[in-house]
Amino acid sequence: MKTHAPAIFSIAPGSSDPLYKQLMEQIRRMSAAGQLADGDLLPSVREVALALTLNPMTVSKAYNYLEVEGLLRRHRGVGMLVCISTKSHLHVTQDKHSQREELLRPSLERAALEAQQMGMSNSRALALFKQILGENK
Amino acid sequence: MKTHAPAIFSIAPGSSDPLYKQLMEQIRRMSAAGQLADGDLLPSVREVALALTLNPMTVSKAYNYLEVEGLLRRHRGVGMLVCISTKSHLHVTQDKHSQREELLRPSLERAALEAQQMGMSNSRALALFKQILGENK
Amino acid sequence: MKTHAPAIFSIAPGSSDPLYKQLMEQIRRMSAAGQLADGDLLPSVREVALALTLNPMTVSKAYNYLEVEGLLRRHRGVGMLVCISTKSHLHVTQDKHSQREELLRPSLERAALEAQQMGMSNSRALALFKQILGENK
Amino acid sequence: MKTHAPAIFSIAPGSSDPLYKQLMEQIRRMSAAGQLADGDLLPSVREVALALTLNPMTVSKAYNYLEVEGLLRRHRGVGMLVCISTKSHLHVTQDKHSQREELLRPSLERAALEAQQMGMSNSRALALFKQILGENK
DNA sequence: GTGGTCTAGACCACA
DNA sequence: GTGGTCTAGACCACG
Repeated sequence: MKTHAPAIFSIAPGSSDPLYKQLMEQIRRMSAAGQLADGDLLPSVREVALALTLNPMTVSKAYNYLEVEGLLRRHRGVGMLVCISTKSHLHVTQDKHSQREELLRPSLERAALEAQQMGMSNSRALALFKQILGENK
Repeated sequence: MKTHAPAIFSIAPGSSDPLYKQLMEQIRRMSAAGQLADGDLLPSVREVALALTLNPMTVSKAYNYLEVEGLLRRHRGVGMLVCISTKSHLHVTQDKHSQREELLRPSLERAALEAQQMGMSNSRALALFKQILGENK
Repeated sequence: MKTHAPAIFSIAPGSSDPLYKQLMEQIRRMSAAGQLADGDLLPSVREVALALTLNPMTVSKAYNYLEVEGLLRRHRGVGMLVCISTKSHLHVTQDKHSQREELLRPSLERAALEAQQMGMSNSRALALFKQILGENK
Repeated sequence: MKTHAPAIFSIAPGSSDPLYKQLMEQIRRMSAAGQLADGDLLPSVREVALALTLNPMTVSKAYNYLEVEGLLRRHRGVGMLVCISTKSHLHVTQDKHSQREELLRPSLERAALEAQQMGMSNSRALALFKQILGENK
């Protein structure tokens, strides 16, 4: 078991997404990206709450849901550990790539629906996505 | 002033988005798609409420917010008119294509952020988007 | 009896005031200003409705209320006549100046209330009013 | 963040203005007067509704529109905060005095227009305004 | 016919 | 505790 991951989370105050969901998605993505590896110790609820000026209940809620989901494991007296290998939290066994695609798919499906409802051509939508991906590079 | 647009709205019963927001986004997209043109008369609050079995206040709420936004204009004793030309609700004058891109951009930016936070390559993200666009075709 | 007054009315499309009230207030003010004198023939409902693209009912409503009020008199087969002398429509007999002040008072009272609720000094409010009066000169 | 402002709102039962608009204007003026400062916590929807025997939705409507306007900010789980500093809801940065003048200007412009349409001299209009300001003192 | 306002009351999500 | 959403139903003002 390593010490806890150096990376800390962040929240977007402007977003309308609930805070606990922002945390959950962020942890899922960091896990999918390999930034959180199996066995890593997450920062404590208190730490995160202080750092992000959140209510500890909010952090706790995110951790709890992820524990139910199987991505995290509560280790008594220690904290929350990342738990990837033992039974993938997504379906069963997936290679890393398809796991990431599953996580990304909902956002892209929404964007695709919007584009098509606006009558935008697929090629224009793709071009715009390509451009945006480049901007953040 | 033309008679009201033949198109009627629809709501997704499964969506977690509030009904009035679904209506708002739909009207915005239909306007961006040219399905609602400047001066078009929207179906009356009661009509929409009946057709979608919603409460009239829910429809009215959507219309009101869009009026504040500048996309709709109240015509006394007549109904709500689409109001695009005078001072576009998005910046000032834009051609149709860039207007659509502005509407689509937030969703794609979100997706791009997620992809990059997961460490997914841009080409993979693009490929996935292309595939999803094709599915709905 | 003269021919009808040359001046025609106008409405402010942006105002939230009902159209018929805008007409009523305008006629009251033109009368107070002497632009409409006793016996003047008002333009017909149809004329006004055409000129301002209003529903004739709207114009008629204004005329009717003003008839009840005593400012106008319906003359069969002729039209609506201004009717000032016979019994002042405001209280009883007033000189022209106090009549105008009565008409202006409500707007100024509202403005005064707003100024004082905002904690603006009377002298500042007066200075602003003076400035605005000068602008339109 | 301070505790909520001690001042509570009031409505004029006789007014023909909708209740929610009365609330909105009052909050705008209290903000302009400095009685509501940036970061102040507004009384909760339920509090106001109880105190004024209004329906909570009526209060909520006022708060919502003011949020769209940028004067208020929703703080999750806490309530509505006054939000003046970041990008003032009126243009950008204004000193307190010019902000108040902007809020008062529409009422005075209306009064000025009425006075001039009636042919009242500017000095008479000013004198009347001065008198009315004195009455409420 | 149009939209607007308000109420009463229920239920939900979030912190 | 906070605000948000939605419904059902009544009443009003306007054109």
